[in-house]
Amino acid sequence: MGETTTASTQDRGETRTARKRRAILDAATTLFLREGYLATSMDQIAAAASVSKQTVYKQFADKQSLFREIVTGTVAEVSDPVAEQVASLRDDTDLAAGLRGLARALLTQVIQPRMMQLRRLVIGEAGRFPELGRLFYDSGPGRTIDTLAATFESLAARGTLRLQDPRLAAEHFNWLIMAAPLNRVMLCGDAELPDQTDLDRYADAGTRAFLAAYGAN
Amino acid sequence: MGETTTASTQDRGETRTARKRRAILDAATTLFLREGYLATSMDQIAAAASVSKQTVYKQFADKQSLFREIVTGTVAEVSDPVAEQVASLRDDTDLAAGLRGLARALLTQVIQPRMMQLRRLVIGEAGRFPELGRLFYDSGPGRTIDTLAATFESLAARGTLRLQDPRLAAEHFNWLIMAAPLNRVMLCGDAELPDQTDLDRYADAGTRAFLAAYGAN
DNA sequence: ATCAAACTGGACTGTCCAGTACTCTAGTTC
DNA sequence: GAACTAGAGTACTGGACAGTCCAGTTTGAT
Repeated sequence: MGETTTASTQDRGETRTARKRRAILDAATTLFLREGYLATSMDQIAAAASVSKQTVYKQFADKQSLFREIVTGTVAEVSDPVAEQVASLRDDTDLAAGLRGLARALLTQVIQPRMMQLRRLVIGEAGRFPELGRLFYDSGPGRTIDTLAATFESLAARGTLRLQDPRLAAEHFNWLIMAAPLNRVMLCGDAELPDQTDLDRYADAGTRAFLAAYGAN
Repeated sequence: MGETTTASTQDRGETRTARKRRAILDAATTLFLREGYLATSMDQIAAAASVSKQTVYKQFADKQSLFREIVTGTVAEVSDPVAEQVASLRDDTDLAAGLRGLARALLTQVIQPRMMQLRRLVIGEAGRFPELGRLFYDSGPGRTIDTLAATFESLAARGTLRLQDPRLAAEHFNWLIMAAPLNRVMLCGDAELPDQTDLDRYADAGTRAFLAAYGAN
């Protein structure tokens, strides 16, 4: 009846191996994000995944591989949706409203506790895993800014924005919106996370300042 | 001859104990900043300071105390000079020139490799030492923004700036100037540090955008 | 029913580390 | 020169951890 898998105890279309692998990845993600790389042991991960240590080492060559896979996976998970949102700005008719909506969406995404923990983790391990820092930048802020810059350039050609350097304007927009809350939460912990009302205020104020500096009228 | 110390082998006005203490602090600072908290061992510190482990433990109760002392010390070392520079803006006659000079000075200070390493370290250990994250924020960005906000408020009263919320404007100024290079270097490593020309360009462009949004004319 | 692969549980190796204890040396004080 | 002190050097305790190995069990396909 199942194509490649039999209808075992609970068949969710995943082989046992794949299920175990997911359990390991989930447990390791939680632990690494919460405790950091060095402070998380492979024994803890195996225990949290309800799996033997041997199984962990069957799926992942060593601790570093597991860590890399988790970071790259979590980064990818968020990068595409965000980039799409940014790109959709191109089709908006009301620039101010579109920018404000984008600002709110971006800030809300980026400041999720999970994303903040990932950011702290990557920054803290930047010495040990420099390629992960680079990956995070390129798939996160870097990608957002690239996409924004392309959009701003065509908006400027249409006369909707007034700017010389689209990339610079994109950086200004991005950081006007999120730098303040981001840096605060990054250093002071997720307990300092502003509520949605305050986040929207930040997004709106950033958008307002950006339009005052770069708007056409 | 010496007041409390005798003229021993080399008396630089410091007792032997004080000299050893400095050596330990210097060595530990280098190691913690480069390797991180967990990856630095007390044996390494003792060896790098050319001191026995016993002496380390005579001066500092344990690893955590030593770490805290180093972070708080390094933070304090930079916080005051920066805050003074920010406060001196108040007396400038030419606002645009004053802001541009302040922007350049701030960015140059903050992006020093030593400061970036400290930032990465504090962020990475924010889970283990939350009070250090808070301290860094309050003595760093927080303090700068407070001082800026006070200055902006009086400038607005004089009509030199146009703004409702001085604190928000201060945050916008601060991050317009440094968020882009800061986040890039934080994630991509000190090798990505832009040269002084590019830093000045960032500072000038940030100032320009700020004045376009908040300037009186 | 059979068989191979996957998995468990636990033991084991070699290494590292925080923090302590103790001995021995050299400089300082009286 | 005797007494004292700071420190060097070194060894030790107790615990943790990455990664390996193995004996025995479960699972899933044929």
